Amino acid sequence: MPLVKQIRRRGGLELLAKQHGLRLTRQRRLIFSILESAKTHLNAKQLLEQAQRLEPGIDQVTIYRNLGVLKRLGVVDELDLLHLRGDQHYYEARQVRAHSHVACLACGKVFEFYTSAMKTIDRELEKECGFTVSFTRIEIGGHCAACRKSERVAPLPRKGKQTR
Amino acid sequence: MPLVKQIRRRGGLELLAKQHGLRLTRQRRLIFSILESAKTHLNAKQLLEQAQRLEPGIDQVTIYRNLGVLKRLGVVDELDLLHLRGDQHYYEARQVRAHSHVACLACGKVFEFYTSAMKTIDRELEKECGFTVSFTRIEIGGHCAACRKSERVAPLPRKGKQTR
DNA sequence: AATGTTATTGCAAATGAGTTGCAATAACAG
DNA sequence: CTGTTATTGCAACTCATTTGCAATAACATT
Repeated sequence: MPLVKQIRRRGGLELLAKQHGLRLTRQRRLIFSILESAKTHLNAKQLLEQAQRLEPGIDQVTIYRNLGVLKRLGVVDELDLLHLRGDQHYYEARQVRAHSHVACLACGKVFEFYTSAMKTIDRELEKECGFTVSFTRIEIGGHCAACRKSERVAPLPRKGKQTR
Repeated sequence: MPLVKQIRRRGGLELLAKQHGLRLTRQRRLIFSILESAKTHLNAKQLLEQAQRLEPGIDQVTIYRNLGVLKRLGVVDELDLLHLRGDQHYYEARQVRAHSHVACLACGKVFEFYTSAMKTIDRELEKECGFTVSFTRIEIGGHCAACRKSERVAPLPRKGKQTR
């Protein structure tokens, strides 16, 4: 059974943890559940803030360390979103369907794009290079329909620090 | 004419600079030429070191500022290489053919992969979303043929700091 | 349920890639 | 040659992320 589907089942994280000798602490469960139920990508700071609502004493290192673990387990993915919003990373629970992240350089909007081309690439890499893909990060910059219409000439994206 | 091809012609950078009101300083030429002739992706530090050989006084801010400019002009691309080697970014002169970067999680080897699927994604985004792609970053993690054969069980990649 | 082992946590301090302010310099147009 | 202003170098700073370490708590075992 694919990893993601296994995790999504009740008790999935428990099982996975056991297999890897990890302990399921309150903090780890919390961090994972926040990511699982998040509607958007969260950065470490946002994740910390949300976690602190339920677990006031939780520290940012715990966030970072768990993100590391969950990443390595392959249940959480790390994104940069092209660093359009600063230097930090964003995180999302791995989804059943792989997808790319598309960002408008003019308005900053980010959306997810699902395409079979991702599977195609995996297949090609396997066939042509004998390479087995574990995960794929696709981040695309450009201009969305709305911004194209408003015929803004794309003011060379500044790196802004809104979130940092 | 596509941007990249224009740049590759003698005098291309000069023209582009003029169009954008940029000045062609010795430092800027140097940074661009290092990237253009580099066989691998360079991070800011490596770029600085190479630049200092020809221009001893050059400072890292000059590197960073020029990378910013060249990125915005679309003649240089920024990569993360999945942060397998640390937090920094890597840079490469934009190539005529778009490509993805594939990294082996076991041995750390990075290679470029050319596939028409990238153009497919661009086309789909245009058609389905009215989105115009300016650049695409595809970074793939997995296991290369050699590492698969040596049947290493993939020792959950540590983030190492070799370069930083 | 009590115990031992050790993964995990929280705190404080450090790290390091990348940035900012500013005065001096140098491209380039006229 | 001259004026305008983009660019540079220096120093100090920012801030996301990491590290060291002692205290704590999961969880397997008795």
